[in-house]
Amino acid sequence: MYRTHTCGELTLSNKGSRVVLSGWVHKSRDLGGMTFIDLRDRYGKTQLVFNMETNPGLCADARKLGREYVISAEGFVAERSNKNPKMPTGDIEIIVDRLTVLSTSEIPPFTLEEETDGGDKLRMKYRYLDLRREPVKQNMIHRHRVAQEVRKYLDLNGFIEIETPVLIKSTPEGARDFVVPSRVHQGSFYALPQSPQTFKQLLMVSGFDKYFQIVRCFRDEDLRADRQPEFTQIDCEMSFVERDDVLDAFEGLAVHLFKAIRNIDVKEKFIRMTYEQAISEYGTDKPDLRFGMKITEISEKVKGRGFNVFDKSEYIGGIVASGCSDYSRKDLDRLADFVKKPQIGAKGLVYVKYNTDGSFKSSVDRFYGPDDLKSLAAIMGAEPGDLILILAGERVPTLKALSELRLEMAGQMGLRGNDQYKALWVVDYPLLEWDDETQRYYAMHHPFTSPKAEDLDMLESDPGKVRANSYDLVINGVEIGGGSIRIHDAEIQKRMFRVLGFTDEKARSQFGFLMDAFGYGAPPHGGIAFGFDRWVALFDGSETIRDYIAFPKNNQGRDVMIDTPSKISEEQLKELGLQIKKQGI
RNA sequence: GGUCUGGUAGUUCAGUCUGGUUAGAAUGCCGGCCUGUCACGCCGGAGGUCGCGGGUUCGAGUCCCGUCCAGACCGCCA
Repeated sequence: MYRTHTCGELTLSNKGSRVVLSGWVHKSRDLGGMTFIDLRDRYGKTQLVFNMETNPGLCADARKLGREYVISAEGFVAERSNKNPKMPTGDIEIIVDRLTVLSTSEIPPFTLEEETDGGDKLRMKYRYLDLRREPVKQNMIHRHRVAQEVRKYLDLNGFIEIETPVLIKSTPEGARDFVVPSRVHQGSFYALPQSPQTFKQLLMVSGFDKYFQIVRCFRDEDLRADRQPEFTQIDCEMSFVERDDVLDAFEGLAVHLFKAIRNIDVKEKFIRMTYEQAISEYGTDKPDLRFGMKITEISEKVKGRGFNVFDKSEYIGGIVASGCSDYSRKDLDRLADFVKKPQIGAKGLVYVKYNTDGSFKSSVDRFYGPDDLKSLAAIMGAEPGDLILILAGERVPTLKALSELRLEMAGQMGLRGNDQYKALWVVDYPLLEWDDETQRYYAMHHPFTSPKAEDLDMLESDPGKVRANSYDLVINGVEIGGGSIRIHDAEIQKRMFRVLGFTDEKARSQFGFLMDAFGYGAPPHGGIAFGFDRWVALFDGSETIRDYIAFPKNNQGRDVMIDTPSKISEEQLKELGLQIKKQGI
């Protein structure tokens, strides 16, 4: 028998029992006369003790064990003379009388402690060792729990989990597809899904009125710290629903997870904010509402005073940093450098210090007197002791820069604590986005998103103005899910494709099956998809999704452990009917 | 496609700006001592193609060029 107990469960109540434990040698401490070994498995660590006096042969064997050897040890549970309060099993130890080496180990390339000495590169190459580390293991367990809670909630609410295919058809709209060559049908390709979008809509046509799936999705785009080429989505769709039915259902899911995972009772309903409001008040469609500091537009208040920067700008707006009037010249210079970084893109920063004594000091004192600044402060809601920060330029980039400045200031002011959560729905996104390069509109969400009924008549005449019946869930400034009410009318779907520049033939060849399906009785439907990896990280107070994926890809989309993507042999290529060009395909 | 940062013992890093003796530290590893450790302690030892290639120089870990790898970001991500 390999084990009677795990390494995490024995306590004083087991004192005197004969037990068998198996696991990895975490660490050994050889004191000469006696040797201690911490034996580790998934459940914890238990100390084994070997005494030179009472069992010299076995003690000598124990001294030879290396780190990460897999062993089985049999013996009696004993109360420790020196207890270790830091260990759950710290009251007991095993006096071993039989020891079996099940497997030896190379010396690990990094330490398997909570805080490892290994860098990312090495940890990823030996990910199976990294996963032995307590924090990484806990991340996997956490992910499992979130998945189970999602299933529990959705099942309880009548959702059915249905799997959809992974080998599907390439639709070169939006993100780039991974393509898979077919051997049987030479010259033809499958594609991996960016999401099961069309399938879940077909399931609605089939009458499964509440569907979900925790599903892998693929996008062949460049990576970021929080972006993987394959990622997991909680994908959902519902029939006979309007927008608020969907929001209520999935607000319920979020509330359930807050309670189940973090034991947080969410009492208030999530705020529902239009896209336009989010942009004008926070400069972004994913505002972090853990703090206020709203953006105020002051374009009309400050123009015409001879300050060229303002007079020439389309948009002038600012934020109020409470209690920051004591910022030094150096602090302000640093902020100015921050907004001038290429990623932020502002030309400069105007500041107004509203000193605690009621006086003003600003970088535009030449143009605005104390009375001007006082009325400005009133408009912006600034009090004595506050610091007003103003940016000017074109409207959209300036709002975007103000959003970054707002986040930066909140960071400096310690307002972005990881222990609180503020969720909101952003609704009514624009349906379409104009792309200068290709001179056409693209769907902001996807081409199946329903326009708002009241905007439908502008679809051809003023497509840019049309709002979509869409929504995103944003928590702490992170977009963690989004969806829409879909088009379920074949005619409107046809109009949508036309606006997107699809010929009828192209729409037919790519999405004919969907339009056909809509011809056989499509219920009104809508749905949502959540970035599962992000949820998992978020509910653990982290933003690093890689830490919550067992075998993630690196920054370049590579898996350095199995070394892929990699070349394939000429025979394989030949079999697929693919030409060989230089080193690649 | 672009910008930036880094690559030096098994590992994490210092040294590079300002070129010059035998490239250091910690940790890990090996050996010795140690009967209550739990970051055990003490003593000793081994361990390096300074990512790779080229150049400048009397001399390159250090300066220059190229290249590979890793990380962060911009573009991109319906």
